Amino acid sequence: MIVDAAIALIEREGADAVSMRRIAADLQVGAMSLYNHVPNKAALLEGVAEAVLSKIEFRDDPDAPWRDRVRMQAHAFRQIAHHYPRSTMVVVSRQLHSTAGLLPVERALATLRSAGFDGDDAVRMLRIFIAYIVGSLLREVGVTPTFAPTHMQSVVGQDVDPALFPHVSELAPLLRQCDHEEEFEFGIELLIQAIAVHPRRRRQGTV
Amino acid sequence: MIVDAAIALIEREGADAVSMRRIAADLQVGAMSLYNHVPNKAALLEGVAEAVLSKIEFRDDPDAPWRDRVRMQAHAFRQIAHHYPRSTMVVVSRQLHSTAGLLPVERALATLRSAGFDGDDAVRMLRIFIAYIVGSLLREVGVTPTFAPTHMQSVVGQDVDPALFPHVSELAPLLRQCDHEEEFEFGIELLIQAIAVHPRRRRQGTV
DNA sequence: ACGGTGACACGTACGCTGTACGTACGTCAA
DNA sequence: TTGACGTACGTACAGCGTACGTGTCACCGT
Repeated sequence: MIVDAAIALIEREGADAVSMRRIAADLQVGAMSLYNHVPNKAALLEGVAEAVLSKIEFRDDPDAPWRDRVRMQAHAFRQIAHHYPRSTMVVVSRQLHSTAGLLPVERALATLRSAGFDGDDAVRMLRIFIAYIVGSLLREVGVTPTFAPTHMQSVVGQDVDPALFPHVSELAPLLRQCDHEEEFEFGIELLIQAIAVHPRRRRQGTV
Repeated sequence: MIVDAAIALIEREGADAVSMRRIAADLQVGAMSLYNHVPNKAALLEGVAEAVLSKIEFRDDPDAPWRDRVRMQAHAFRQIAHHYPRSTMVVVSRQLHSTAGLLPVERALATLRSAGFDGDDAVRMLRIFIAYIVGSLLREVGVTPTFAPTHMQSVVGQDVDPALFPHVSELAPLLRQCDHEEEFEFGIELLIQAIAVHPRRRRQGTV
């Protein structure tokens, strides 16, 4: 309940607006009453991260081809990030100390094992996917603090010196805009293709 | 000078320890004196991000094969993150509003163009690499807040239920440890290989 | 030599933060 | 009835970012 209020506040006014007094006020309660349910603010944010992570809905069919499964898992991950953009920032900025993130890991490992990877490679591939997904989401929600589409507009404006940065200057229009959905999928497909051609150590169905 | 003190403080005691008064004390100066050089704390952290980014040393030979160049650029990126682990957290957590990050972008775009990609694909590939690198570094430095190697040890301890998480449980030893250097390179090689086989729209040297 | 001007350091003060501590009120068990 | 316990609340303290005013210099045009 109290972490729900925290999430709502973060989405409404940003992570900087989070304070114990503010959350307590939203719950029509005294600030110190929160400490009957949460040991401290850090633990509360931990709870936020855990809650957001646990909201991921995996609908991938365990019997589907592994390519489809990782696609769907990646999208499930991205979807909650899209649903809680500003909370996503606190999720990825925080080292998880709970088991909340284990379900996604379990599903992903199962998928990769079914793709024929041995444990060593499955863990490797998993880490690569997570890195890519987290990095992508970080960029996407980084645009979000104000939800202003102006993030790169000011940086990669017309004021870049074409002599110093010829490529940046030439590609400025492309750098300025970004179809996040499309680019995310492009990267996922590239990664899937990359690991699909990776040699397996064990003989097993490559699907 | 003042951002140097901030960086030093961040590396010494973590990003949470940063306060205007604390930095001022380190500089043997009054807290308000800082505001003669910096408009506010947010701008100071922006300066930190800019400074760290600008410390990247690119030594890749512009005439070398593009594969070698992206490898070296990725490692250059990772190296400063390794040198300023806790500052890296504030760099990636922050949306850049300066031109400090443009030099890496310029170098990377030049490399990708020399690999034969048209502008559109070069930007795509760049974003994928950045996402992977940022995601990887985030995980690496996420271990760092205390520099304790125990980060996953507690989470993926022996207490995971093998019935609920069979794969996680089985691969726990592999999940618990991580040769960051080796895994980072593995991912970079995978990405390089992936984009190397990607069809080019323009005819140009694939090297 | 003189007054002006701007850069800079500093102290004080305000409203905010997290949270330690003491207190008060409800509901159940003995 | 009497305790114990869970929860809510108020007060208080140290620390935060920073707005504002003041003081001290070095410098420059006259």
